[in-house]
Amino acid sequence: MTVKATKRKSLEASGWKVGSAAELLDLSDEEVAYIELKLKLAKRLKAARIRHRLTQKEFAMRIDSSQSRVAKMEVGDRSVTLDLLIKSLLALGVTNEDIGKVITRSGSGAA
Amino acid sequence: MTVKATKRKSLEASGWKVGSAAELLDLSDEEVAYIELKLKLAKRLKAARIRHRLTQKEFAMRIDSSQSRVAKMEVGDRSVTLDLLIKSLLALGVTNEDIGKVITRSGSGAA
DNA sequence: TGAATATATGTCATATCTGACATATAGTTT
DNA sequence: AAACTATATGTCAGATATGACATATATTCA
Repeated sequence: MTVKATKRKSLEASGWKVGSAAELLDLSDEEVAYIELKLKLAKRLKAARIRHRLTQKEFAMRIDSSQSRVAKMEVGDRSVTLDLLIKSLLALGVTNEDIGKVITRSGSGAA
Repeated sequence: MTVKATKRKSLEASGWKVGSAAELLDLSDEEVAYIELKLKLAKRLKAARIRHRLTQKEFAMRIDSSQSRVAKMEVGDRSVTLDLLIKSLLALGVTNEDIGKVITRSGSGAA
């Protein structure tokens, strides 16, 4: 499997509905980097929430949000900003140092 | 100088107009962490732009933005999101790995 | 299986951000 | 000091994100 095909698979699996391979190829390196960054944070958020043994609904209440938005955060939905993801991570006690490490570490964030 | 006073100074110096020490004290740890994170990215952005020998106006054109918004990014203005900062960093060739390192590194981002 | 619980997806009104513009405040050069 | 260039700040109409809700789709368990 090519690198690009691997990326495409991981992006699609995370809610970034890519209509075709051609569309993915139109993504600039910057766009890909941005999406990968978001997916890493999304994955970390889900892990942190689960470690705290909270449901999406419980966590949503804690940060004055909604279950649906938490679900969107955890799949890296287009409508979710890095701001919201990072504020949510901080709310779960993840430190800036941890966040930096998550971002630095290579890998798209998808399993 | 206390740690908190130092933080206050750096925040004020970066456009986070804190009316009083009391107001700063009302900031939660999360809020402080978020602001510090933003200031680190802001500082890195300015450094990256200067390394590329671009004026704010030139860089703004390059990313289809405006000089005033670039200025706001570089001082970590409240109206600027992490998304915009990070997309701008990526546009200057700063990698996700670099961004992670900037965030992980301790220090507020203010000189 | 089917009820119960958890997560995902679609939509929308409101809130917040964005680029643009005007203008203020450095900073530089002559 | 005036002219010039670069950066900062205030404002706003239009663009985008947000929480909320409905509802679909897992997942768990009796």
